Amino acid sequence: MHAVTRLGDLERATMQAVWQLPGPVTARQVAEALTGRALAYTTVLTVLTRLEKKGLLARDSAARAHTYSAVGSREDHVAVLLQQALGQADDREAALQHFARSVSPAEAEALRRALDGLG
Amino acid sequence: MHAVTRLGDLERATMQAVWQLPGPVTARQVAEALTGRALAYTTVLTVLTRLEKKGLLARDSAARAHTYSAVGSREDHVAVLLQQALGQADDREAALQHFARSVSPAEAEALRRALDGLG
DNA sequence: TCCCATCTCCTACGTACGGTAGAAGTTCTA
DNA sequence: TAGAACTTCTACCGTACGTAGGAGATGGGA
Repeated sequence: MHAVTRLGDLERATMQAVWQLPGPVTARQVAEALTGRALAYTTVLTVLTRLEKKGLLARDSAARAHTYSAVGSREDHVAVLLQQALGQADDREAALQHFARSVSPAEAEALRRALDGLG
Repeated sequence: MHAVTRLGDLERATMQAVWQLPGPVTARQVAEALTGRALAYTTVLTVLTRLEKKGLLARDSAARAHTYSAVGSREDHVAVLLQQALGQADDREAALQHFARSVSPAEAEALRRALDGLG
């Protein structure tokens, strides 16, 4: 049961690019978004494939240049990461209480609002 | 800036044993707590050393059998993991709001209480 | 005092993952 | 039809982790 969401640096950067760019993206677009890394085109291809295998991207092979889109939003992804981290706790509620004390005031406020809106 | 807190399965189990056992523990105690794994004694030694290198354990070499104690509580550790996960977010507050909607009612309640106690 | 049980240290091996990319095959298009 | 652009397959390297053995140190009992 390996964490599906364990990403490397390049994978993270790639997801970031996909999330940032509007609509489904081609490998070329991602490669261009990743300037500063000077990556071979095939490297980007490989990473995209791996991310697809991990379930983070969906591929559309209809066009000649396949397009990829994120399966979930970045916030969804982070929520999964957070749940995963929480899964390490023995006492989830105690861990959450510790955590609550570690966020910034603005974040605490955001949390409060979200909790109030829960119903 | 590699995540200091990325642990493997055995490392996690080891930390769990250290957190569970009372007071500083020797490698032998950890090995005994890890029955069911049938590990060589030196394997446990290696893992303890690695965990020390990662800053999760502190070693006391005074006695012949060195003793190890957790640097932080399990809740502290999870709080760090949570912060790390949150660090993946573009918009931390939005991510927290997503997250708030993904926890159980009891956990939401625990969070509310913790946030109420902040002020 | 001497030997054995027990400890630590160093080194190592196998596997998996992630970064990186080339070679070869395919397809559109000028 | 040739070249540009794409995909697929395969591979190499470094690092992390699980796992452990051999060698050397040391304390306690016979």
